Order: sequence, then structure tokens, then C-alpha cells
Amino acid sequence: MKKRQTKSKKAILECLQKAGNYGLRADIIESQLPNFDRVTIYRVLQSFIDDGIIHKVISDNGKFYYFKCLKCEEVHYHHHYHFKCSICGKVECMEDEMEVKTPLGYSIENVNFWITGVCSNCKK
Amino acid sequence: MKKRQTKSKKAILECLQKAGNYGLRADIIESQLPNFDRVTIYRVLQSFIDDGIIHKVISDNGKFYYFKCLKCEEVHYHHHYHFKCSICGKVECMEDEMEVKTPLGYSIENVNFWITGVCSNCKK
DNA sequence: CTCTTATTGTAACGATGTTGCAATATTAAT
DNA sequence: ATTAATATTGCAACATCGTTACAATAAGAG
Ligand SMILES: [Mn+2]
Ligand SMILES: [Mn+2]
Ligand SMILES: [Zn+2]
Ligand SMILES: [Zn+2]
Repeated sequence: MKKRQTKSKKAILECLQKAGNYGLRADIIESQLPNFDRVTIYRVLQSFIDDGIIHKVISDNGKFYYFKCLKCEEVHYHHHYHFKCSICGKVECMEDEMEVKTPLGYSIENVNFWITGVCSNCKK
Repeated sequence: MKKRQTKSKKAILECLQKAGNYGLRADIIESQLPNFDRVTIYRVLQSFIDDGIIHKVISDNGKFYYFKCLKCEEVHYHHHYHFKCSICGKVECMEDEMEVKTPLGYSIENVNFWITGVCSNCKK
């Protein structure tokens, strides 16, 4: 029942932390850590999500990206969007809260906001 | 080169039109039209997207939903969100434009906004 | 009706993520 | 330090969703 500290957890968390507010796909993590099995990586990522220290976002082409939660120490609030630059390919966790107005009678449980475009680095 | 009118296109379009502003997954269309092959359905859907008469949205669990474009006759503008009710399971195309503020230097090409919650029908 | 070729069905493939299970490693207790 | 309990891992096999190759079929122009 009690969670254990392992090499894989440490290594995967380090990957995500190094990525900062940029997201990583499971296969990218896999290529950065060839010692660990694919399944282990998926399971560790899921356990991090359960612990609330990372969050997972679906991209518009059906692949998941994982982000280290940076500003979620106390409250866990994810009404922000994620931005993929179509030039450099990086996926960024954008801190700005998005305002969501649902019609009367609708209540929100969860959101997944994705924007594709060109980031400021790649804009010339 | 010239596109042709076929039974499959007609049937699939009818499915989507009957669904109104609710989205359908490919496998749902498949089950509604057992005469047509899975591959055909995917290909027809893609051709509709190319024609600009439907749009495709990724859900937060990695499955695509297809929507007949209702209010996109002239301009094709998709800065709206899609709402999945966790109770009835329906996925609705919400017409309201969402305001998106990107930081300076960022430009938007495309968006995919997904919200999960409870719809007004299921709210008691 | 005939011809061109867009469209379809079948089968096989690919990418991504999951599950079962035996082997291993972490942690706490002795 | 040794032992015991069990969380974690690796492997293999599976599941789902979507794509591709290619030969057969059928829409529609002439
Ligand atoms: Mn977060
Ligand atoms: Mn539309
Ligand atoms: Zn960029
Ligand atoms: Zn509902």
C-alpha cells in the first residue's frame, strides 16, 4: 500500500522537471531512459498523476503529454491551456487561467484546452 | 479527381446530420451502418473534413469525435469548445466562441477545447 | 454502353497504451 | 544484518484505434 522510492521514479521525475513547463510524451521519456521498460514508464507516470504531482494532456493528434505541476502546490487547478508550436514542436503549459462560460445548468468537472500555433521564439 | 456521390457518403452524412450538434465517434457510426467497412468510414470522414463540412475533435481520453458543421456555412471558425457529459455521455458542440488570449508573439493556427462535466439535462 | 478512375473491402500493418504474471527490489520489522 | 511482506518491475501478450497496399467495384462523363 505504501509507495516506494525507486530508481525509475527518480529518473522519470527528473526528466519531467528538466522539461520545466514543457510537456513530454511517454515515448520521449522512453528514449531518454532506455534502461526502463515502456510499461514501467506508463505505470510510474500514472502513479505521479494519482499523487497529483504531474498532469496529463491530450494533444490534438491523439497523443498524451505529461507535465510536471509547477504552480499547483496547494490547490490543483488546471483551467489553463497547452500550446504546441507547429515549428519547433515544443508543447508548453501556459499558466494563464482561461475563462470558461458554460450555459445555465452545465457544470464543469475537467478541461483539456489545446492550442496549436507559432510560439514567440519561432516567430520572426 | 472529381468527387463522386456514393451510398456510404450519403449514409454517413445522414448519421452526422441526425446527431445535430452532438458528435459521433467512428465506431458509433460503424455500429449504425454495419454494411460499410470500418476503413470506408474513416476515409469518408476524412474526405468530409477535407471538404470542410464536418470537423473532428479529440476527446480527453484520446478518441476522435466528428461533428457536422452547422454554423460554418461561410467562414470556418472553430474557436468553440466541446462538452462531454459524464452522466449521459453525449458530446455537444458548444456554439459560444471562446476568448483566447495568448502571450505577445504567439499566434494561433488551431484550437481543441474540451470540457467534461454534467449537462443541463442530467443536472437535477 | 463503354471507359476512366474514384471509391470500396479485405487484409495486414503501426502506434499507443494496457493487463497478467512471475521475478525483483524496497521498506519495515525482527 | 536478516527476514518477511509486498510494491514495483520486465516480459510477453493483448487491446484499441487508425492507416496503408492493392485488387475489385461502381459512379459518372462521353
Ligand atoms: Mn498542474
Ligand atoms: Mn464547425
Ligand atoms: Zn516554436
Ligand atoms: Zn448529460
